[in-house]
Amino acid sequence: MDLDRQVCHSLYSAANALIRAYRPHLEKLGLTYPQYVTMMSLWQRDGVSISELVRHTRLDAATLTPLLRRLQNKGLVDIKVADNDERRRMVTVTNQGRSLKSSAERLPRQIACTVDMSAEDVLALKALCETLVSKLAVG
Amino acid sequence: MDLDRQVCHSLYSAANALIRAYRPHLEKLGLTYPQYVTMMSLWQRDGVSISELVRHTRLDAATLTPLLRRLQNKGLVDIKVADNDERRRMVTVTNQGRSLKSSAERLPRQIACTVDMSAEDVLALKALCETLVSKLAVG
DNA sequence: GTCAATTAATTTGTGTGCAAAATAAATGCC
DNA sequence: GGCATTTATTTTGCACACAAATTAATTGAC
Repeated sequence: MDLDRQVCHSLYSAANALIRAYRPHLEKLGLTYPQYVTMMSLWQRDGVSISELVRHTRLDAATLTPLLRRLQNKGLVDIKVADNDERRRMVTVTNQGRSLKSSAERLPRQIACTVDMSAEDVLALKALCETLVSKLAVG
Repeated sequence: MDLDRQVCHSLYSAANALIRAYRPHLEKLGLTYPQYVTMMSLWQRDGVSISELVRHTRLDAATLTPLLRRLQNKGLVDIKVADNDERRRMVTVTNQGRSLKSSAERLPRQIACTVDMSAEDVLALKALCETLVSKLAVG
């Protein structure tokens, strides 16, 4: 029952620490970490609905609604009601949003440098996290 | 630059998913996850200052101040000004706080059951997270 | 075609996470 | 002893995280 033996505590601290490491870099882009995740998803594929963003980013819909409004206020995305289904909103990246991509692309490598873990360890960590996510999504 | 290739995203999602899995169990105890972490730390050793709790729980001081007030309102902890140094607060667990311990001790095993990962994988995950935390604490 | 059930998104409310500023007490230098 | 510096904690402000309730549009059963 030691706190120091709890995997969850390690995972929780590690996730917070990693996002904290991203923060100063993201600040230069004017983004928070969840906003950056959302932009990465949209750079890959935009013209998507909020529920599609929920699936891909694994953020909550109640989180994404105000988050997307902030991205819109910054001029990075457009949000329009879908033609075929007026319940849905189509989110697209603006030119200004697309222009952020190249600076954002440098971030992961920069963080990787300060962390300095072996490629195998990083891959192992990612795989274990994905396993955990999938196990928790079911049961 | 695929979102799906980012370790940080996996780690972030995994931590959120794991805490979400704890939530219904913790709700029965009337605790949030960071409150549970704080109680675990105090069950191990109480009569500590806030900065000592910051070190052990890895939560922020600005998070702990209101969090401890909530634990105090629930009657789980006592907070007193330290005798020797009036800047410090001494946090102790009440009898009511101590009586929560036995129910709380069952939680990690319950979660482990629903997750159903091998002991080696769990230990590997914890070790990798700890490595990450220590690397980020420095650089 | 009508109305209940479903689905998409938003709102609400509480509890974080954290940087930065503010308080307040102790320490150190002289 | 007086006063700048350091240390402990609190406050402030903004952005999540998420359960639950709400709103609004579509689908489906009949």
